[in-house]
This record gives sequence, C-alpha cells and structure tokens, in this order.
Amino acid sequence: MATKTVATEKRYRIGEFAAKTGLSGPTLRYYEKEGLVKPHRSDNGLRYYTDADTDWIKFLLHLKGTGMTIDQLKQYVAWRAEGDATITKRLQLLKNVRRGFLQEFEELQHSMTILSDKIDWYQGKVDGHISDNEGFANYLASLNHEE
Amino acid sequence: MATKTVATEKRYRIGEFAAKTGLSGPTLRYYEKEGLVKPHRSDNGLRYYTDADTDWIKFLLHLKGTGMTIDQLKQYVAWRAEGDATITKRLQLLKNVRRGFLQEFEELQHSMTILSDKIDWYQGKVDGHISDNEGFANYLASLNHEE
DNA sequence: ACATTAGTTAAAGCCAACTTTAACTAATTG
DNA sequence: CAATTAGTTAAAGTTGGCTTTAACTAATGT
Repeated sequence: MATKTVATEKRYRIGEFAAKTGLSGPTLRYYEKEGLVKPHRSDNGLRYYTDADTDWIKFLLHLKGTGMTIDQLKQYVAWRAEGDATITKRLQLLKNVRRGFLQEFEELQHSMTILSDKIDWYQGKVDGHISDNEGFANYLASLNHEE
Repeated sequence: MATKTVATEKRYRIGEFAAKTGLSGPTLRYYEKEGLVKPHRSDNGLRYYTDADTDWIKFLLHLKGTGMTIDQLKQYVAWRAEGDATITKRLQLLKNVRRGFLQEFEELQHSMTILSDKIDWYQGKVDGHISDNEGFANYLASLNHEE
C-alpha cells in the first residue's frame, strides 16, 4: 500500500490570522480565553488557525456587529458545541438578537433623520435661505417628520 | 403703573426632568459637569430645567445616538456658545459625524443580512428543507449576497 | 412636628471589551 | 550565529460613560 498523502490545509499563525481578520493578537487570545474561538497547536506549541476559523470569526464579528455581547456569543458557542439538540435554542437566541437589533435600527434611522435635518438647517443659514431668527424647532416642525 | 406680570415658564426639578428625558439624575449632573447642559438655579439653590432644555437634551441624545462621543458633544456645545462665527465649524462637525454614521450604518445592514441568512438557515434545518449536511458557508454562497 | 421623599456635593466604583506590560521562548533573516 | 521578529503566559491597566456611596440639606404630606 502506497503512502497516504493528506491534503494539509493552510495554517495561519496568530499574527497572520490577526491581519486576516482585522483583530489583534491579544484580542484573539482574549476571545480564546472566553471560549469564542479554539485554535489548534502545532508540534512546537504555537497556535494556528485555519480557513474554517476565518469563516467563524467573520460570522462572529457580524453577530457582534448586531449588538451581541461576548457573553451571548459564549452562550451561542456553548450551545453549538452541544450539537443539533440545541438548534432551536440557537435559533431562538438569534431571533431575539434580531428583534433587538431591528428596534435599535429604527432608532438609529430616526437619529439619522434629525441629524440630517439639522445639517440642512445649518446649511440653510450658511447659504442664507433660512432667516437668522428661525430656530431649529420651528424648522423641524416645518418638515413633516413624525416624532 | 400696574405691576408687571411675567409669563413664567414651567420649571422642572431634576427628578421630574430626569423622568421627562429618560435620563437619571446622576446622569444629568454628569452631563452638566461635562458642560453639555446648563440648568438654572432657583432661589433656594436647587437646579431647574425648562422646556428649552428638554429640546436640547432630545437633540443631544439623537447626536449621541449617531455615535457622537461626550467629547465631541462638548466641542459642539463650546462652539455653539461662541455664537454664529462657529456655524461652519459646527456644520462641518455634523457632516463628519454623518459620514461616519452612514458608513457604520452600511456595516450594520450587512451584519443584519448575515444574521437573517443564518436564521433562515437554522429555520430550514428545523423545518427539514435544508439537508443535515449543508453547511452555512454553502448556503450563504447559494444566496446572492455580495461580500 | 415629624416622617418621607427629593435634592446637594465630591469622590469612588463599575462594566465590557479590550490593551498593555513583563518576562520569557521560538522562528526567521542577513 | 547574531539580531530581529513573532509567539508564549498571567496579570495589571485603560477607556468611556455612567452609577453608587456617603454625608449632608431642602421640600412635602399628614
């Protein structure tokens, strides 16, 4: 029987992986300590990460981006490690995250509108087509934005 | 000459004003210490706020909501206190804030998409119309979301 | 008048999410 | 092979934005 050759996946050491993910080395170690990512170790004892880890980190950062805390991510990872029995729990968690995020999103949009209105008002003053005496409250009321 | 009666505006003491704005008393004092709001004092020495303060706090909270830090707000307030000479500076600051916020907003939308895709994927597994073996990466690729 | 509730100050404490430090070992480059 | 760069650990420090504490005074309800 001929020698079996295993297709070895690329190994990223922590520095390279940090550059790849946009995280810092210390942050990756911190995430590892928190159980959010589990790199492998080569024979010399150094960490290495794979492309699968890249995908996971990317996804994790998106979850974080939607407002999930480290603790929530920990819970998610713990459930994931338990296997398919926890799928509905994970689904429920993500749905809750989405619900909170959507609400936050609407508030952001409203703030955005107010900010833009204020910018327009300043612009109007600078360009001279809003009277010196017209206050912002007045101006806001003249637009039709619901509070 | 008859006694002059001045139409006195409503005065909110800190507790009432806190309830009105959704902030806590200590937070209002903190904002005051940072120079973000400047309540008046009645003869007895207690703070009071007016409806104009309410409008300002509302606007301030929207600015904060778009990602402005306390320090940026301080700068804004300082410029505002300097009068019309700083209008272009304020306009520029708000435009910068909007630019940063818009960028952040797009990232949020992208994270939202990924989160929703993941929820759909889990839902598919739960409902049984996504095979046990189909990974999320595969599923993602099967959708047409640009990275 | 007295109890309760609200307000005052300055200073210390808290929290999440990292970041920095220290003291070391491993790997790479000229 | 020496110098430089990268990685290792545990522990302490940082940051922003409040919150809590302590020790007090003022206002209000019965």
